Amino acid sequence: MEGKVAAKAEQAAIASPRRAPTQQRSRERVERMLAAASTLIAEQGSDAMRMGEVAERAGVSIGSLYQFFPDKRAIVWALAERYTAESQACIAAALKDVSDAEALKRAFSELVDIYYRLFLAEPVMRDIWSGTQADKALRELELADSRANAEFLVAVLKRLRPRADPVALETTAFLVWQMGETAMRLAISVDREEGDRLVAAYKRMALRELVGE
Amino acid sequence: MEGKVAAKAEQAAIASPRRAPTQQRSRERVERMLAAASTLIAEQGSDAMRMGEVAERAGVSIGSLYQFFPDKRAIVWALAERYTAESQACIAAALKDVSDAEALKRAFSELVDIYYRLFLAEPVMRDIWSGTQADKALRELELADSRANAEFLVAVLKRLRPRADPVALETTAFLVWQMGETAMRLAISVDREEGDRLVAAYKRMALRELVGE
DNA sequence: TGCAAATGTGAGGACTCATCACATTTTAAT
DNA sequence: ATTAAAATGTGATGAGTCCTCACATTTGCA
Repeated sequence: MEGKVAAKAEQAAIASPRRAPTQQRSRERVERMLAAASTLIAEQGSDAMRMGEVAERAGVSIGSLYQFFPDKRAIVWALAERYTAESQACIAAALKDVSDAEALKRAFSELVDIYYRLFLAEPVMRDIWSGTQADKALRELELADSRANAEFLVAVLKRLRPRADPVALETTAFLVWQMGETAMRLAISVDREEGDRLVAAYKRMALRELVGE
Repeated sequence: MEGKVAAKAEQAAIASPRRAPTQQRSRERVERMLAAASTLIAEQGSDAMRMGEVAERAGVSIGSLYQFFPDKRAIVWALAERYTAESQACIAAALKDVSDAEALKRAFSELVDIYYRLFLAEPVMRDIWSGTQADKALRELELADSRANAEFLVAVLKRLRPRADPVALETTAFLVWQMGETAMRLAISVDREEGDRLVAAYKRMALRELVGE
């Protein structure tokens, strides 16, 4: 990744649309652009994705692409943002009504399985979160996402262990969540059998940490 | 990163020198190239590092650079390889004579501290392991490194718990190690105070997992 | 000394991201 | 319906990058 400009200019923290599409026509075009980008990322990865190809597949000109996305990273960011929004809603729902250790075990275990399957099945998601470390805006998005998800977990923990130090709970939840992402990334980069073992081991470690022994 | 060629061609798994320097003269020049690259990465990160600038700072021509390194990634890889070799030796030494739980606690805790300080102090190391996910060769190097380090840990665990399932020990050690790298990366990307908390929490979790309750 | 192998050079090829002056379509007010 | 302003669309072109290659120089050695 990284053309000349992005490398020289200070990497913008947030890559927002250069101009929000207000007409129906342009909203549809933006959708087509994102769909094209998604396809290309799935096929070749976001590094190999070429802006010209995105435009061509979306049936628009290069100029139109840059009218709604300030640069290449912004397209990837927009896709990532959708994934996080969707998954956050899912996680919040799963943890909403958990109020005892048994329920937490079930809900957490279920969530890990869902995530694992998602990582295995979604090449776009995989690519985006793999490249996460190289791009500042993406890194911040992932961090914010992780903090938000950890917060859901903290809410549950506070119910289960009202006497515990809140700061310690935050730290634990944040760490457990980030380690989950590590375990997923790791699991999909080795063969399936070892991947399954790693995910299972993570689940055990995390639960031991969350519900105590 | 990623110029046209590297993106199109199948990413080579191993980025080996195009031609090994046999004369004293060229060996010194290669050292200067690596030193220049190291400086530039520390200053601006490996993405922003420009091949022309590396050549200029090393006092050689672009052509000479490409005589010993097949492409840009190979330079970063060479630096990464040095770091891993050095740290593996350090880790092996620290764990070599550990044969009881108390000693493991001490040695592991010490190792984590050393790594944490290293991450805080070495911008090059930080940059390289951050970009790790985007580059196949680097990802594989890190994976191999992690497996090797986990192996040292497994050797210790087998001494402490001779009856345990070897495969389970492998999985645990590998996961614990990878999570350590996650914790480090995370710790240096937040403020110092939270970073310290995260590292401490990781240490506690890891030890609980390694030496049992 | 002579000659092959190793080493050194940098202008230029190939390709990329992103811009901008200009054309077209939509919206909305008269 | 007319018309002006706003939104949208276009693609040749600029700027910048990685890397190659034909050719020059230096070194090791018989």
